[in-house]
Amino acid sequence: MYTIREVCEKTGLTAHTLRYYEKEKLLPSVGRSAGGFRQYTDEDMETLGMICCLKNTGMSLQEIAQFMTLAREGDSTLEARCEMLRKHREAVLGRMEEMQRYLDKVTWKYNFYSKRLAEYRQKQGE
Amino acid sequence: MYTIREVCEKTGLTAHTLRYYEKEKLLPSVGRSAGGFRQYTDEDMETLGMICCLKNTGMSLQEIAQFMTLAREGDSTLEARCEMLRKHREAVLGRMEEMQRYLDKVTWKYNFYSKRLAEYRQKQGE
DNA sequence: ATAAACCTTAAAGTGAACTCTAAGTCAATG
DNA sequence: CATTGACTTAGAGTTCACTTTAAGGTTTAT
Repeated sequence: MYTIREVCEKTGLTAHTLRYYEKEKLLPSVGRSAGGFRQYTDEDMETLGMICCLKNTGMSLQEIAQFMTLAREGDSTLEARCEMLRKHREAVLGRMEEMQRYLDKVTWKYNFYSKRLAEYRQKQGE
Repeated sequence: MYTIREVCEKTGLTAHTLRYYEKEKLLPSVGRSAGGFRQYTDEDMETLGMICCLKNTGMSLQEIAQFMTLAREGDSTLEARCEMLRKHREAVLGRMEEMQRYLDKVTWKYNFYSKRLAEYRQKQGE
C-alpha cells in the first residue's frame, strides 16, 4: 500500500493529477484508510503504469478512461480493448515514422547553422 | 506568390491558423495585394515548412516565435539559434527513445490481449 | 451589376489537461 | 495537547493552440 505522496514520487505525477485521473475514471476508485486517505495497491500502480504508457504515446485521457472502463467490465470487452490497442499501436508507429522524418530535417538545419556559424566566426576574426 | 487558400492546401493549416501564426510572430508580416489580401512568397513557404517541422516535433509556438524572431535579426543571432536547434534535436531524440520504450510496452500488451482473446473465444466455443 | 465566394480585423470562445484555491480533516511530533 | 504539515473535497482558474464570431471589404463568374 502506498500513500498519494509515494505514488507521486514513483510516477512523477502530482497529487492533484492523481486525484484528477481518479475523478475522470482513468483509475478505479482507490481504497481509503480509516481517516479517508487514499491507499494505492500494487494493482493500482500497474494500472498507473499503463495509463502513463498510453498517455505518453499520445492517447487522450478520454480514450484511456474508455479503455480502463472496459477493462473493469471483464472478458466480454476483450475484443474491443484488443482493437483499441491495435489501432493505438498503428498510430504510434506512424507518429514515430513522422518524427524520424522531421528529426532528419532538424538535424540537417542544425548542421547548416553550425556551418554558417563557423563561417561567421571566421569573418569576425579577420 | 500564393493566396492564403493555396497555402492552406499546401500546408494543411487553416486560413485562421495562418493568420494566427502571423499575429504570434511565427511568420514575418506577409506581403499584401492592392486589395489587402495576403500574398505568400516562396520564402514564406520555406519558413512555414520549418514552423511545421518544429511544431510537429513538440516545440511550443512561443519558442518557435522566439526562433523566428532571432532569424529576422540577422547573423548576430546565429549562435543562439544554433543552440536552440541543438537542444531541440536532443529533446526530439530523447522523446523518440522514450516512444520506442513505450511502443514496446504497447506491443507487449497487445500481444497479451490477443492471446487472452483467443483463449476466451476457445472457451466460448466449447 | 450583383451574387457568391473569399478576404479582412479584433476579440471572444473552446477543449484538453491540468493546476490552484479555500475550507476543512487527519496524523505525527515536541 | 497543540501545532505543523499532509491529506480531503468541490469547484474555479490557467495555459496552449487553436477556432469561431461578427461585421464588413474584395474578387470573380454570370
